[in-house]
Amino acid sequence: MRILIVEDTTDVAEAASASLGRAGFACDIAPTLADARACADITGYAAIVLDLNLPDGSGRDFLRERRRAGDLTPVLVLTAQFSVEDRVGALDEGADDYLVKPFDLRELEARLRALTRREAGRAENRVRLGSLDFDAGAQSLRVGGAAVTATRRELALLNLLIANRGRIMPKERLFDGLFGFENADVGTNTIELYVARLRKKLSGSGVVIETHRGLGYRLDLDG
Amino acid sequence: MRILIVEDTTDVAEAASASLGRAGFACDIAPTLADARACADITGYAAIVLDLNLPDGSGRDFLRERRRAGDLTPVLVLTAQFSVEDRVGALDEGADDYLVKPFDLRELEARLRALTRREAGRAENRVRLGSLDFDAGAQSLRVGGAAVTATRRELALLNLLIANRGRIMPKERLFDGLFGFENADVGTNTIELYVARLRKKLSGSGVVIETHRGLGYRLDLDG
DNA sequence: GCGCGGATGACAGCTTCATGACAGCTTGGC
DNA sequence: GCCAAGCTGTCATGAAGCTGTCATCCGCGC
Repeated sequence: MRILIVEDTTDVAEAASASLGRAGFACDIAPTLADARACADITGYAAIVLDLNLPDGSGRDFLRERRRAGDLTPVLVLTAQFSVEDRVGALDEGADDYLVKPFDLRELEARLRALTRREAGRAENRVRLGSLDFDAGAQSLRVGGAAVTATRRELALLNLLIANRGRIMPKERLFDGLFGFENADVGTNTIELYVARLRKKLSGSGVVIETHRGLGYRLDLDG
Repeated sequence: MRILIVEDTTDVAEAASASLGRAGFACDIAPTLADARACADITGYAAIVLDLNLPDGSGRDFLRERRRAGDLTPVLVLTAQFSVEDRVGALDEGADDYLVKPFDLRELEARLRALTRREAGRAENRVRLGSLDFDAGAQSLRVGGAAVTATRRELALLNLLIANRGRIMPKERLFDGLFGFENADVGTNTIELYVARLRKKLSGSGVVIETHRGLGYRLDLDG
């Protein structure tokens, strides 16, 4: 799950990025509207966190542009405490949620999870599939009732595959979801590596990750 | 979810009550410290909204009393815009959050939700897990029947971990739970330190604190 | 059988965590 | 007020294990 953070205050952006990173999101930071446009044009995001006060204009312009262009990526707007006008305006222009600064990082994380979950058509964080039990909020994974430990990357990959269950996911897409721009030089072999590691941990769960040569991977129930 | 609003300005109190009522909270209003004490003695609250300027004294006195009595109900303090002294003092005395007047009702609602959610998942103060017996109200800890002394910080950490038993808690989250805004410059290493100290005291209790690298810590029964 | 995309074991680098020692500060007793 | 005791948080050092690369092997599809 890749998130774009459009925020010019370095401290805030990096704190959010670190926190969301732990929660399994891969984050890109754009300190200006121009950067945000560039990022959004290059790749797709599961959600966008958008500050309204930016050095080269208002985030509302960016939001309006994207919506006009038919982009439905969920947007969470960050607003100053007293700018009720901005907040309401942003919602009218298609923002999906807002948070008043200063905000709690947990709140941001919870809301982003809600937004991205809504997109995947899932009602709750917890998913049961075969004998597999995955809770994205608690970062917990069980196979046949037994707790299975998994690393951050493994969980992020599983999350992506489950969110797109039954669909073939191109390797590039998985790559984009796992790594931000700062990790662009990572070899694509890495995806294969993590698929293998995940498969080992999911064995016996009734859930399989199928390989589709030249196309990508698909997670689904066995058989 | 029942909330106590300690506030003498009728307009503000009633507006807040109405707004929170719509958000699903049941509110009691106490315009004086005396009323607040009476209410708090009669029933428990999911959270307390506390104005510091009251006709019969400072809300800080009330807050200090409750904390001394072992009451851990989340308290959100309302302060005037420029009374930094009061704000910091209140946080030191155990307030969980503050809001500067005039505030937006939606913000109050969001913060209360955050406070009560943090507290959720625990019906009573006393928790028994393995041979561990922890009473958050009395701040007492027993392992295998024997009393174990623990410091304030250690107990706070244990409290947080137990309230989120079975869930992986990111270090930031534990940090937020242990330190207020005024301690923002404390190194995150501190969490690791207290985890180590706690582990020593919990050894042999059947309860363990697992490390999940890059994700956080999780408390659960051993095995 | 051949070629190419994928699978997988081994490994080194590096981030993250564990832990003992220590100094500053707070608190409580006198 | 002073002193002692203990709580707190910093630092440094070493361990642990996650991460991604490489090399090699596999097997599908032609």
